[in-house]
Amino acid sequence: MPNGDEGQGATIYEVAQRAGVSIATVSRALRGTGPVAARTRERVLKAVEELSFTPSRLGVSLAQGRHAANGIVFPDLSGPYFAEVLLGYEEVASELGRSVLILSTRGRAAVQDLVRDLVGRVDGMVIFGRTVEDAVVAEIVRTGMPLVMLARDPVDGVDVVSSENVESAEALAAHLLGHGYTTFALAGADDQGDVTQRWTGVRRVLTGHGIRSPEPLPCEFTVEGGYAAGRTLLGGGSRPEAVICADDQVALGVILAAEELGLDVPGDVAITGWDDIMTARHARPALTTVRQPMRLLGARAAWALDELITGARTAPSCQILSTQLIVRSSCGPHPLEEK
Amino acid sequence: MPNGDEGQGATIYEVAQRAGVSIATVSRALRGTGPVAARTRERVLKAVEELSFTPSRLGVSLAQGRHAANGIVFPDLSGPYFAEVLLGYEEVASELGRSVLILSTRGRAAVQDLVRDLVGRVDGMVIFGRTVEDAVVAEIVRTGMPLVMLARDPVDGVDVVSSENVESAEALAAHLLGHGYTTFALAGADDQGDVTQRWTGVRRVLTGHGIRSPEPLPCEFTVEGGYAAGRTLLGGGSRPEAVICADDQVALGVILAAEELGLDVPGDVAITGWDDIMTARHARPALTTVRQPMRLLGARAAWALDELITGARTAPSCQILSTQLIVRSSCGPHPLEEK
DNA sequence: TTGTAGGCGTTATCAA
DNA sequence: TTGATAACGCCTACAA
Repeated sequence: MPNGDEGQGATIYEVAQRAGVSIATVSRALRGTGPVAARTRERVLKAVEELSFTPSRLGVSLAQGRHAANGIVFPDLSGPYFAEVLLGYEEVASELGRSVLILSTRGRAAVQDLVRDLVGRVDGMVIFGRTVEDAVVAEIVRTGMPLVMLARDPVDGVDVVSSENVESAEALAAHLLGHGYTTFALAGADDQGDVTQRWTGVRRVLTGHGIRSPEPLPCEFTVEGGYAAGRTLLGGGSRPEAVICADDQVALGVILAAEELGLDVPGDVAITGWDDIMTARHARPALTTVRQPMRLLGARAAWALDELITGARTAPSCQILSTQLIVRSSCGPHPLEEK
Repeated sequence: MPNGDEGQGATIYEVAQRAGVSIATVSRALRGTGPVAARTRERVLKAVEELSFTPSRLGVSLAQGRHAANGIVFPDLSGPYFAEVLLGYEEVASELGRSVLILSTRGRAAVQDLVRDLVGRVDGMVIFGRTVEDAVVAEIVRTGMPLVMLARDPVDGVDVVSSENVESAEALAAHLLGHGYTTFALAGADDQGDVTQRWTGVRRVLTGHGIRSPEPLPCEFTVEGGYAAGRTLLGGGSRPEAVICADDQVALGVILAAEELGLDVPGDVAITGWDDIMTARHARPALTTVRQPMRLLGARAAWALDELITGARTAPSCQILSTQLIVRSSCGPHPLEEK
């Protein structure tokens, strides 16, 4: 097809000229937004075909005042948790006709600027808890940008989608108490995020049983971070009977540290995770954890955001998705209290 | 700050008016693209501040004729492989001042349309092998859109970034032969993708040793897919001594199937994976696999794409990243041939 | 049923 | 050093 017309870059004007009509007619014919005579439409479509015309997204967006795109901000994509949530988000957003822009804040210096740039590219966005400073979030809200926050404490006037954390943490703690453990350590910490909620639940149960609530040991939410935490928690003199970890990756790291210290899991120390990532099931020992619906989390966020963008809903909503305690072998042989 | 001005939506005209200058001057002052008197600049910046003006991304893009954004198309984000690659890609793209749009083709009907839409939003894009039909790729190339393909056979005139597959597959096969295994099965198949390259390497070594090359059994590249394949391969009468899997997730599924069939891994059957995802190390038994630099793959793609976009390079390049055989326990007790 | 013309928000050229 | 003004590509009242 060696004709002079480059397939790219044809504008609506060229189409109009070729079809012998005005650009308004081309637009109408293409968008079905007004009456067009059958024969005229044919001519237009033919010209469109011949020039392989695709309306410039920029032009459309500028004229319509919308991007037909959503953003999502997360701290990191390493590890399955964020990837799964993203997958659920993209799937729904795409179904709703919106492209997805991603932004990872991991190790970024000028997060603020990056987020601002993102704001200028989308009709609405999702932000994970512990990703962007409150001040920046407030700024975004002030611009009127539809916003859904994920996995964090409620925020005034903002949509939030979270997994249930407190009650499942209580269930987890209760289960461990059923094993007879009396000394605990907590690995990982965040601020106003989902992990904080988990510790709230754990501590409530522990103190309810007269057990001193331990301070969580901060660490990165990675296997490496867990490993470092594990060395600290298990290498010292007063080793806890059980280590409750902020998530599965941390738990895997703690197990690694335990092995290296010559400790048996769960014989010498019980270890639990959170999320139920794929590895949790295949790990040795298999991880006792709390399963949260990662993909659904993303999907729900996408739907909520859509409601906000279309104006189908204006009042902020707060969704809490239910979770499930998954007992495997890393917390020890099954106690009698078995449910 | 209860003034009437909404922080959002201020245009360059309003800034200009407030500063008592023309929009051209505002633009120059902001972009440093021409001479502006110090006092004038001050006034402009003050107005910008007061109106919290941010240039409309749409306006900028339209005027500059560029999006400052890249796309990436992948089949699925479930499992660590694509997530890791994406992470590397986003990190570099973001550093280069480009936003990242993602598109998953998983289970999508109108992939073609979605990809076309993406094309209209970016300055360049990355496409994983086995994601988009060749015809569509050709169409994209024809538009002049900078394109980098990932993890697939070379394509004429298109940048490709891949991990080394053939040689490492040969090394893997040789290692298994060193164990003394003589009957094999291959789990997973694709078309012109990286898995095909792996089978090429494996078969070359096997036939070189007079061993009949098995046909790969197609399956989804997930744990579930591997499980199904495992049931088929191991449940029948003539069980192979070793199952070489297309990737780690498939291998994990095969292990699951083996366990369920009462088979010991590696006692009754050796199993190997590919990628070296986190789970490979923690699995029981730990997975013998080939490690490929997933993040680097994404990073390299982002750099290559940048060269193409900026025009720093015009000739297509083909990068092959090196991989590493990781021997763990899933292929059996270490043979004497130990390197 | 179709065409004209203004608007969306920038950038950049060319005079002044 | 500054200001008009023409692109950029499209949508959409409003007129005809």
